[in-house]
Order: sequence, then structure tokens, then C-alpha cells
Amino acid sequence: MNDRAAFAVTVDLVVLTVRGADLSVLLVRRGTPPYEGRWALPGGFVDLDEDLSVAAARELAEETGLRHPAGHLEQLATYGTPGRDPRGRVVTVAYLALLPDLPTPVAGTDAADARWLPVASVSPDMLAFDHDRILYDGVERARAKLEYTPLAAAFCAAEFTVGQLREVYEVVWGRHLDPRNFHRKITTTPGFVVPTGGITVGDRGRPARLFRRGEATVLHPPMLRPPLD
Amino acid sequence: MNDRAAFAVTVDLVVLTVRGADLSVLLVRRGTPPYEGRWALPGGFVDLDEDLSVAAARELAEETGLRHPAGHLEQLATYGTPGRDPRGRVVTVAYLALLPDLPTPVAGTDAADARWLPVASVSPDMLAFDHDRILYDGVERARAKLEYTPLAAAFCAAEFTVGQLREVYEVVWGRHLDPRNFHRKITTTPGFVVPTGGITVGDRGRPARLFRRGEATVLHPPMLRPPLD
DNA sequence: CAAATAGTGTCTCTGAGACAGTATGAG
DNA sequence: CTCATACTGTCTCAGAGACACTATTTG
Repeated sequence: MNDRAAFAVTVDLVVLTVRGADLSVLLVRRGTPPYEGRWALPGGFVDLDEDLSVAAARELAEETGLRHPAGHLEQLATYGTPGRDPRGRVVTVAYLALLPDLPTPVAGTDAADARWLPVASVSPDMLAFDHDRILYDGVERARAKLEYTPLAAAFCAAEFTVGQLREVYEVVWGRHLDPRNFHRKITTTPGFVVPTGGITVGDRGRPARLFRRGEATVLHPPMLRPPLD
Repeated sequence: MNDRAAFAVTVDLVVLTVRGADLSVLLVRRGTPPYEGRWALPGGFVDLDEDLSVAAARELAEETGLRHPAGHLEQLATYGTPGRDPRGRVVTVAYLALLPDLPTPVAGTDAADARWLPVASVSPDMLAFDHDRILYDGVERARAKLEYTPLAAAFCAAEFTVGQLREVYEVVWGRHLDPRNFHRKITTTPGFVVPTGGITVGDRGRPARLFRRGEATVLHPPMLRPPLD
């Protein structure tokens, strides 16, 4: 057994949020080799007595500065090709986090610099290790999950308008959606959203009703991504 | 770094096939502690210089006795709760394999006994480690993937009839499907199946055209699971 | 012949896309 | 007032469910 126990295990986080017109990812600039100066997904080593999901939640809390961030955290996939980390045989369990745009700025404890970067502005050679692949897989997972789950609400505050939820879909998918059909879809799919009774004030246009997430975990029927063009 | 490298990494396989009226899983009876005598998913330790997917393919070939089994192999999820293996801190990367019913019987090299068991007949306390959880996740993944991918064909031989493909759906989902609507759906969804020109002989009823898998990787529109009852 | 399975056609209803029209705020 | 956004309603078309019906084999 002991001769088998020669792997290091890390968790890496694909933390996504919608900021303005961009789907953005939380990246940290590496201050030490390997890949010093390159951007990397936040993450770190799993403690020997620590569960994987606990390690992911711990890293998320450390990097965002929030103890119990709202939003969503799920396992994404595991990457363990030999040589992916020059320091040795490191297997990383990647997690995907979807968060509302944070009111507090990101304050990393161990990273030189932590920043939200638009996913579209990230080129593969900017990133350390195989993090370009992990980021790509995370973004694809998020795009797919918006179709058949109510997870888009994880990008929003606790209460949100139909328009804000539509912006999430438009930013993540990079597609324009018809506001009227979207409104009908959202409000007629059972368990998707629940009106809170509240109303927005001070914005442009007619005030909008506020909603919170419903009880549904899957959407029936799904919210289909429109075809390209 | 070296003090971090204290994990063992294994791959475990959820190997599913359709045999007769049952969705069945390949299980091996453990001949050594821990959990001696209990059933377990086939799997084993990952070599230090071996890629995870290679280790999974190697284990699959060893357990099925086939060098390049047809069908489908994909990563499922990773399980690493401390204490899940009494021998130490073992993280397992689970893979899901979908195979046609094997003409050759299973010949395990290292396992005392290897057998196909209907998934419905497997109770959680029969299984070692957290393999009940992994099996459940694998079955759910397979059921979900039949909806939006053409993966049902991975359960069939290279050439198959519409009726055989329908049986796969019926067995995996545990639902009856209307043969006529199913036929229309299969043959009109672009890229799902391609007629080979062949025809079955000797069966009961009218001979059926033979098909092989098409080029599509996702189904548009998806093949929706009928609601319960 | 009957039984069984393959395959086609037809009706209906749901739901999505397209888009007119109304409601209600800010400036 | 105009402009912007929220919301409602209406038309049409694609696709799924529920069948009737025909085709082709075995026994």
C-alpha cells in the first residue's frame, strides 16, 4: 500500500461570474515556480484528512474572502496526466463554482494577484499547467447546465428580475434571447422561479417584479440554446 | 512536495450492458480484505507513470478480456472521502463504460469471481467501499446521456435494428416506448443512425433494416424520457 | 391461416419562435 | 413628450404522443 501512496492531490476551481457583458473567471497570478508569472486557476493541495468537496469549499472561501459564498459548487472532472505538473505526479480534482458578481473585491491570501478576467480574453498560453483545458471544460459545463437546470440563478443575487436572469443566459451563451419569449418560458416552467412580491425601483423603464429561485432542480422542458446565427 | 505525495489513486469502472431484459453491471467478488467476499466494481491502482484514462482502459481490457472493447468509456466522477478505504487515503477516479452484451464470458485475471449482475438486484450492502454510490451515479449518468446523445448505440453491436435500439432505451430507462414514434424519432434525427443496407433474417416478424451509429455526438432535439406512468 | 415485428401515415396538442401591442417608470 | 424596459397576447410551425393501417416474415 505505501508504495502506492505516491500521488499528490489538489483541487482547482473554475470560478465563474457574470460581470457586465462578460462571463468572467477568477484567476490568480503565480508568484512562485513552476509557471511563475502565469495565470492559474485558484486551488491548492488537499489535506490528508480532508474531503475533496471540503477542500474545494475551503479554497473557494479563501480566494473569494467569503465564508459561505452564495451560488453553486460542483465537481467538474479530474485531470491526472503524468507530467502535467513538473513537481511530480499531481492529480487535480477540478470544481466548478458559479457565483453572483461579488460586492467585495477578491482578496487572495497566498496569491500575488487575484483578478476576474473575461473568459473570452483568456488565451491558452496565458495559463499555467493544463488549466486552459480545465477552464474550457468548466465553461462548457456551465453553458450546458443552463439548458436543463435552473442554475443560471446562481449567477444572480438572492432576488433578481427576469431581465437580469436573461442577461445571464445571454452572456454565458453569447446569444441574444427574445425578452418576451424568455419571460413566458421562465414564468411558465414549474419550479424555476418564484415571485417574492418585491418590485425594483429607480431603474430605467417600467419597474420589474422580483423573483427568487424555485424548488426545481431540473427544467422540464429544458431551456434550449438557440442555434448559431 | 514530497510530504504532499501521500495519496494512492485508483480507477474504478462502472461497466454497464444490456442483457435480456436487464441493465447489468460487471462486478467482481473480492478475494482479499478489506471487504473480503463482498462485490466490488472492477478497478485497481494507477501506476505512477500512467494516465488516468489509460489506466481505466487497461482495467477494462483486463476485466472483459477484450483488448479494444467496442462501446464507450468516459470519466464519471472522483471519490475521495477520508476513510472510504480502510487501507489509507485512497482517491478513486470512477469511469463509466457502456458495452454491448459480450459474446465472450468475462475472464478476470486477478479477481476471484467476475459476473454480470442486474443493477436492480444489487443492494447497497452487497458492495464494498462506497461502490454503491459510484454505481448509482454511473447508472444515473447513463440514463441521462441517452436523452441527449446517441450513446444508446454503444450498448448494441456494430449493426443493429431500430427494435434493438429501442430495447436498450426501454431497459435502461425502465419505460415502455411506442415502437412507431420511436422509429420516426430515430430515423428523422439527423446523424443518429445510418442505414447499412443490410436486413435481418430468421427472426420473428418482418425483417428489419440494419443501422450503424451516425456522426452526431449530441441529439437535436433530444430524446426525452417519458414521465413516470 | 394467426401471430409477431417492421414500417408508414394521420390527428392532435404542447411548446418555441416571431412579433404586435400595452403598461409604467425616468428624463 | 420620448425612450426604455416590463409584461401580455396572438399567430405559426416543429415535434411528440396516440393511435390506425399496411408490409413481410415464421409457424
